[in-house]
Amino acid sequence: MPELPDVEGFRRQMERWTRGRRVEGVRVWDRELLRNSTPQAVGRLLAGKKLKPERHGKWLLARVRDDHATLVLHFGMTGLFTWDDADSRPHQHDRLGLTFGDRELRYRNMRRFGGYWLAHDDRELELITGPLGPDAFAIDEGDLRELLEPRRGGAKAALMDQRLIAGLGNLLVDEILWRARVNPRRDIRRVDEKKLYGTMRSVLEESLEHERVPPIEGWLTGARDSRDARCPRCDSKLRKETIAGRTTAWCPRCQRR
DNA sequence: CAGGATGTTGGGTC
DNA sequence: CGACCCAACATCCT
Repeated sequence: MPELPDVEGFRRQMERWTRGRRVEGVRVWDRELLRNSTPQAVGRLLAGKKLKPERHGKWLLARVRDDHATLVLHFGMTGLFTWDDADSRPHQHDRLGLTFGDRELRYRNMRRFGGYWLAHDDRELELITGPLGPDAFAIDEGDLRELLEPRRGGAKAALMDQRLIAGLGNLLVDEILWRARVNPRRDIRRVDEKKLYGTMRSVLEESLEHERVPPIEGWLTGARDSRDARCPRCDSKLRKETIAGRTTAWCPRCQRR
């Protein structure tokens, strides 16, 4: 699941569920996914604190109120949150629980990519996330132009690069390129930046409403996984190849190089 | 059984 | 240094 819209959905959930409440307990069910600290240290740092969830790209940053610390979460490919009775039996893939009274925010992650970290300040936070470009939903058209200006190589690889722009993943990038009619291998310098920006905004705005890249009619994402996958615009057979290391779907008719 | 899955990193190569 | 490629990570599903 987790690309920018999914993680924004998780951020909203966390906000809605925990707003005004203080962490009472921390339960680390998967010691290995706590990547840089100990359960005791996390417990000590979070106990009695309120959390303010922020998002940068695909990273969820749970800021600890009245402290400089942050609980950092990455959802990998299979992460999500649940909000359960604290005394219910955790799911097999629940890796972390934050209790708030009789309820518990649970971080679940089946494949165990990603994980969670404790950052004591923003310097540590940057070491954890690595270099990130600005959030894809926060930039304006001029920002995008400046970011892409020095970049060369394929359009897909450029948009996927979190150091350049944070938050766009495989489905989003394919969706944006398909809507903008840009071949994923097209040199980024030959892409109409204005059109790319407008398309990115639309795809992000609509995806944010669904809190995911919606696999619905009229979207590439709604077509790409079917057996005889066809372009929702022109009905050509979609192509699939590995580009920039990921399975890429595009329409050979709409998206010329 | 083989292959693939919405993510990131680290190692090479050119 | 930048761009590209690949393998690896862990687990489940088709």
